[in-house]
Amino acid sequence: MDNRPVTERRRTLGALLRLPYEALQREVYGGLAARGFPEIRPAHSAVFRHIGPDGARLTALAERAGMTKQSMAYLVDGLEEAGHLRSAPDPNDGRARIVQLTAKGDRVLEALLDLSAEAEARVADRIGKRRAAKLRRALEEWVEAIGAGTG
Amino acid sequence: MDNRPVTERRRTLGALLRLPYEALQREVYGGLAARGFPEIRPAHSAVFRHIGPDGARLTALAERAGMTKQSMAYLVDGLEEAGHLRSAPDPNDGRARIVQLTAKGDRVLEALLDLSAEAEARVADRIGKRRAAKLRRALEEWVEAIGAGTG
DNA sequence: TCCATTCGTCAGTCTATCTGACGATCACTA
DNA sequence: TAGTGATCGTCAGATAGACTGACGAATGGA
Repeated sequence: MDNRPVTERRRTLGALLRLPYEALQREVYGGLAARGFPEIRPAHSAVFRHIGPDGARLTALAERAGMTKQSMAYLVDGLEEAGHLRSAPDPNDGRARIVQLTAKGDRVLEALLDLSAEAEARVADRIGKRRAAKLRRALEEWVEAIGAGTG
Repeated sequence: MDNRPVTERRRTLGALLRLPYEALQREVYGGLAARGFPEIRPAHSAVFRHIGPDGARLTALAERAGMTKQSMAYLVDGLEEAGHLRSAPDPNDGRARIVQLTAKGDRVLEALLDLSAEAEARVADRIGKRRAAKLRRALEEWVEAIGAGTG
């Protein structure tokens, strides 16, 4: 009798996205740790992805990342404590706080982009340059169709 | 000056996997809730994906899912309480417990696969049948190259 | 000048993972 | 066959990362 779990027969598209995604995360955050930033966890990417060179308000970061300001504050506090961010009161709005990358934070962002590019190059090596390019284009079109922000 | 966050210029492959994955999850688990199973959360898929028609030991489930037995026990307990699983002592091993899907659990698994297939069909509608097929093949090859289990 | 809105924080909750320790049981071997 | 080391599942506790609700301070428009 066939007692294999159903998903061994044909993987769902969800699994086909999840498994590479998790592998990619291990590569990128492992690489970040190897480069001297073991404190950076996947959740922190929400900050690095959305902050921009001139910094941003906490609320703006939260909105761009699609999460509550409380959750974003939790991430920002950790990064600030580790010296990746600095924050200062907004001179134009006494309620607000402008969060910015420090030089150390800049290096993390750079490493993050480097490691992502390297990982993508390794994918191209494994499945072929043409196929990898098609994969990227298909995903870009899908994301476009979803109409997603950067999450 | 250009103050856009870096990731608005070119998305990393990670983001290109994550955004569709999250969209897919919303569709699938939203659909599951609409079909009368609002208690099923994404983490539970680790159980449904790996259990198989004859059931499995807790430890086997944990190992297949790549998590600790304590974590798997947490998921299994929730599903058992909700009537999706039943568990019985293993007649061949006094230490072990065999976990199995109930009829209700079978319906969830069926719905999960249905909804995944529907979501995949919608992707094909949006980005084109050919491109969707290429996307699936590229991802399958990538997963193969990783040598991943089903996670 | 008032009042509704917005900004960030405090407090508490929940989910989903982890580690460490442990009693019960099994399976092998001396 | 008795002893012992490995394995099964559970207990207890910690942590990350998200949430909701409430709130004081500051803003800005009527």
